[in-house]
Amino acid sequence: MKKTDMPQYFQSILIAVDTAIFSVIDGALRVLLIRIGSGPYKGKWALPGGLVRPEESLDQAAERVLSEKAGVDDIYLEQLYAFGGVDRDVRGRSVSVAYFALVNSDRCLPATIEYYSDIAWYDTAKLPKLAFDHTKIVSVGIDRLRNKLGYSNIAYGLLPKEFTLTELQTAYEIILGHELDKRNFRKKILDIDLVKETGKIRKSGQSRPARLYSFSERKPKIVDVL
Amino acid sequence: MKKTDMPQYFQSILIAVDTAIFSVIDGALRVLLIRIGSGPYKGKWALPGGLVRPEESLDQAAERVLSEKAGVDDIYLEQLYAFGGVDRDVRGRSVSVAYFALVNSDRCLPATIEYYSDIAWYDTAKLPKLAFDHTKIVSVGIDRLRNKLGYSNIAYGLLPKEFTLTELQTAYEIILGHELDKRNFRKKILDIDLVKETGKIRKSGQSRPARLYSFSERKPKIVDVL
DNA sequence: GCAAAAGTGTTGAGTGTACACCCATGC
DNA sequence: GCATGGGTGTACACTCAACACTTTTGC
Repeated sequence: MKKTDMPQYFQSILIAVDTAIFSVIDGALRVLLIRIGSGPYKGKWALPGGLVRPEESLDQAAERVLSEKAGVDDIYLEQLYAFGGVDRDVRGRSVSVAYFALVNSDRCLPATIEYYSDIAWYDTAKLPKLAFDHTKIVSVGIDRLRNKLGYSNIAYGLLPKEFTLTELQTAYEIILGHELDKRNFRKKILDIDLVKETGKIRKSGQSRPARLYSFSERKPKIVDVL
Repeated sequence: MKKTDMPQYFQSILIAVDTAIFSVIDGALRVLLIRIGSGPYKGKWALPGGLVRPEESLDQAAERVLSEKAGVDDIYLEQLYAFGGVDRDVRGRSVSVAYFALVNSDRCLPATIEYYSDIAWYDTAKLPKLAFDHTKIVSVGIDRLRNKLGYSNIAYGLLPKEFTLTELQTAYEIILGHELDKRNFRKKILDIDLVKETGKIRKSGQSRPARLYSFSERKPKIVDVL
């Protein structure tokens, strides 16, 4: 811990942040991937990431990467885990502090508007081989997301301002990978005041219009949801 | 993420591991602290820690620190969180990957045998001011421990091979900070096969001897305990 | 026989789970 | 009037929480 004990040139370990950005799009849980343009991993898909700069904290670095490489700001972000295996990068020793982030499906992301060809929302169930240990990071991220759905209001990061209860339930089902009982789901969600009615309704095709809800709080909170 | 994009001399960030080692001793949840011998933090108490070496993984670094600075091997160890605030160390930029570890109260630790005067088991309820952001690390560690007691068999890290159910319950109570109902506790613990009878009994003073139990599994496992 | 800690069951409240039909709308 | 998705209630099983007395031992 003491810099004087072991000068820094004895420790050439790079520190990076990598962010697994999740969203529910087209009926699937997807993660944002970028194709690497050069170096030994050229052509491989990877999570958006970058080196931490000396003047920024880990959290700030993650936010910057999110903004610069994925074009999103002000979204749900939390630290996942620090990955520091010796062999995680063939180019040399590095430690990656992984973050996981959530975006609404209605945000206009580069990948969504297909502006860049080397960035894409991949279905987490059909991932290609990823560079580094990014497959592991995605897997840890999914585990965290599934867990946290059950005991927090984290889902607010995935849904637009207003949504129907069916949309909320569908998001849960897609992430958890199994169906939920409609009546029990609605009972519980309303019971714990996770959401509140907006008073608005949305008409959609030839069926009964649905009431629109919004989250009562858009800040991380521990709640027993399921 | 690409080393060529930003050469390492642009990033002089040191990476350390710091371990919060917990144990239940003399009726209190305690954490192992070491007094710093030199530098700007001289005289302050801190968690055992050290720089990560280029040839070792984060987990290996944590194990080495545990062994070198605290004299313990082969104990429960898991990563807690990566702390990377810009101001966490006045000497310069660093990132600390914090670990948390558990030891049985019956292990012969340096601090226990009072071999070193600058190492001690502090009651977590009466901590002195710690160096760096170590107070935060201890606090995150305690939260994790309390949480995990409820849904895992993590307690095996805190108890000796054989123990009475009262000892187990007392450990839970000390960590959680509140009392538990004896009958309900025993019912639940036995119900989920967290422990098994050894067949032995232990006599202690002028009271009824207690049956000795051991954990059915001494590997991390998810179980609904409380 | 008494002090000290070990050990043991039952009940009521509340929560989770399973399950099927009517409602409002557009065409 | 029919197709489409929205919306609602009840009964049973199970889990959780509260609670007090008997047993075994050493002195």
